[in-house]
Amino acid sequence: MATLRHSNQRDAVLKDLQARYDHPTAEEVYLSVKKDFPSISLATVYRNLKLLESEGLILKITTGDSDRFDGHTHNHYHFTCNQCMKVLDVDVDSADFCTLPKDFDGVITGHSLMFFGLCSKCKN
Amino acid sequence: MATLRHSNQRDAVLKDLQARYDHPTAEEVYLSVKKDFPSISLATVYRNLKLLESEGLILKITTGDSDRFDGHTHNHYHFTCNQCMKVLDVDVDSADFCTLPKDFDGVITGHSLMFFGLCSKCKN
DNA sequence: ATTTATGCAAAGTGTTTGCATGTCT
DNA sequence: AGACATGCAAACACTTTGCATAAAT
Repeated sequence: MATLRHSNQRDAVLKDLQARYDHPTAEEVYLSVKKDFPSISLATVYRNLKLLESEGLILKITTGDSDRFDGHTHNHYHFTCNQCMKVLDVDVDSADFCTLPKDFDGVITGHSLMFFGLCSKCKN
Repeated sequence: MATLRHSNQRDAVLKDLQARYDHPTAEEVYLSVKKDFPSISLATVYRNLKLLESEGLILKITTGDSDRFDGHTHNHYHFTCNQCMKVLDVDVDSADFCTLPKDFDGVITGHSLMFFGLCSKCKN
């Protein structure tokens, strides 16, 4: 029953995400890992991203565009540029995140707050 | 240059969204509007959803799943059930939304806060 | 030896687009 | 008449899956 086995490809994907501070798409991770691992396939990257996310080792960021990934699981707050669609970290004191945009060098035109969990019907 | 013209299909899509308080996918809007408008196509629904959103008449809600739509533009806070993927409204005093989950009958296991706008590179 | 992981290509899903026809002003 | 909107089907982008082979335990 699916014991997690060691794989160089998975290591490479995780290392890549942990080494960078942008929020790459699956394709961008693929291109980056490919440099040290020319034979890796995009499907393997997708499989391992999903696996690593379910292990809680990385974060998937859902945007209107392609999904993006974050190797740093401690920061849950992000900023998406409507133009280039990049995702940036926003340093936030999570106890007081209502005041966060002060030291930020972009223009914030809106935000969305999403809660995840189980609704009253599904929680049982 | 693209003067907005009247169309019964567009009216039907907007009316449907304004009459309901769930957050349907494009397909769900399509199925619903189809009842009173058997000849409508899914492509037309997609085109009109996009149009209505750009007019600010409806809201698009991006989730990990299919996009969902909201005919009530005043409420920006939502809750997604991880199981059924439905989106529910969460009544929030937007001046103090840190305290919102109190009267909620589901289980909240996480949340995500997303800001939209232009980054320092794109804002010019 | 057994079972998981990989690479490739094919299939899948949700959404968008080209084009001829229909509809609005 | 002229421009926008529609319906259909084909195209699209992103992601997932089936299968045979390779690697890990």
